[in-house]
Amino acid sequence: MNDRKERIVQASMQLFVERGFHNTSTRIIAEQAGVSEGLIFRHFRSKDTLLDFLLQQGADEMYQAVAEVISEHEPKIFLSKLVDSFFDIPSDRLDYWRLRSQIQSIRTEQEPEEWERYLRKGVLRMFKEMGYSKFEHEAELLYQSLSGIREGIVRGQIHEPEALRELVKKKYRL
Amino acid sequence: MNDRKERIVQASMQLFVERGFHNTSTRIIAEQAGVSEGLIFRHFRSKDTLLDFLLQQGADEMYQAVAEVISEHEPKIFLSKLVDSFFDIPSDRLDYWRLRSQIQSIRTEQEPEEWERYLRKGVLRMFKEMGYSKFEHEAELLYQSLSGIREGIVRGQIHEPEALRELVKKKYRL
DNA sequence: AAAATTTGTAAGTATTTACTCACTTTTATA
DNA sequence: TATAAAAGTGAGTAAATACTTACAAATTTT
Repeated sequence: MNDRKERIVQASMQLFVERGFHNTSTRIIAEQAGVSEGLIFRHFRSKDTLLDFLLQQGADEMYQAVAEVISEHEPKIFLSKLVDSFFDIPSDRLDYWRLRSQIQSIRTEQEPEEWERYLRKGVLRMFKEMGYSKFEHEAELLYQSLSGIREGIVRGQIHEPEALRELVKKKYRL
Repeated sequence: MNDRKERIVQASMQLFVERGFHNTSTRIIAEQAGVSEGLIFRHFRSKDTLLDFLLQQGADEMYQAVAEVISEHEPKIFLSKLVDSFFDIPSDRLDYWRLRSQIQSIRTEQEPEEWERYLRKGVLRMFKEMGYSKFEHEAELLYQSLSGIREGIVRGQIHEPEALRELVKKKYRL
């Protein structure tokens, strides 16, 4: 990607996360990126398009991360990888999650993304294969719990993630 | 509370949740509430003050709800009430949570509120009393999991909350 | 190296924004 | 009932907003 375009992307991601999308002007993005304001609109048609780009970029990365989990067919290993994928968040992906949780409350397109639907289906299948009677609810519970933990990690609220990870795995004998 | 003030409060809560705080103008709030724009600033010094009022109002309610849980000293009953408090969200409090999760990503005052610290301390004590060896992590895990579930409920993502509630209680033999 | 395309800028612009102010109407108080 | 205070209005205003446009520099293609 173009040098200056990349600077716009990074600056806007940082600012959207720190100050909120609607509270971040294109003027200040340009300032932070060290480019002219007009350039933003050359590379991205509008401020909304820029936001879409950031979200898409993050979603693409998630798709890859999820593929790694889904490729596993042994239930216990699948679930172990699943748990890890919620605990191990690369630092550059932290901002994606922060942006996402901010946007979700504004844009009501709360439809889960494709990678998320895949992942949930996978979890469901694994609990079924492991012979859990209420596998649907078990799957939902684990997924939602992990989501809460990820939210906690992203917000820096969890002091000892490793201990928590172990505890989760232990509960499911992973 | 004054009739018209109340209308401003309700309209702004609805709009902030639907469209986001920064994307909601005082003009549109006044329109929705059926009052003049100036009146907003007679009752609340600024748009930010109005937001603070909404958050404080919700926090006050939460404080009461938490008091009900904390007053219980028998660990199992405490935890049962705790779980219920995450699952039973009065419809008028749904918006508070929606607003809160939106604001949290913008205002970085991510310090947990007083009622939340109390509640977490209570959970910790109960797990300790019940003789869990890793009671700190158990408490954190349950709390974070319940937070994730609440987020799911608030977003309308959970299909069978009752089944989920039972499952959670069963896991802790409540 | 000429032509064409892409990348970049600076100075706009129309609209929207949160908020004020001078004023009237309603309500509470003496 | 007279007076004071509170509640309410509507027309402002200065500043900020997302986006445009006319033009220049750099890069690519022919």
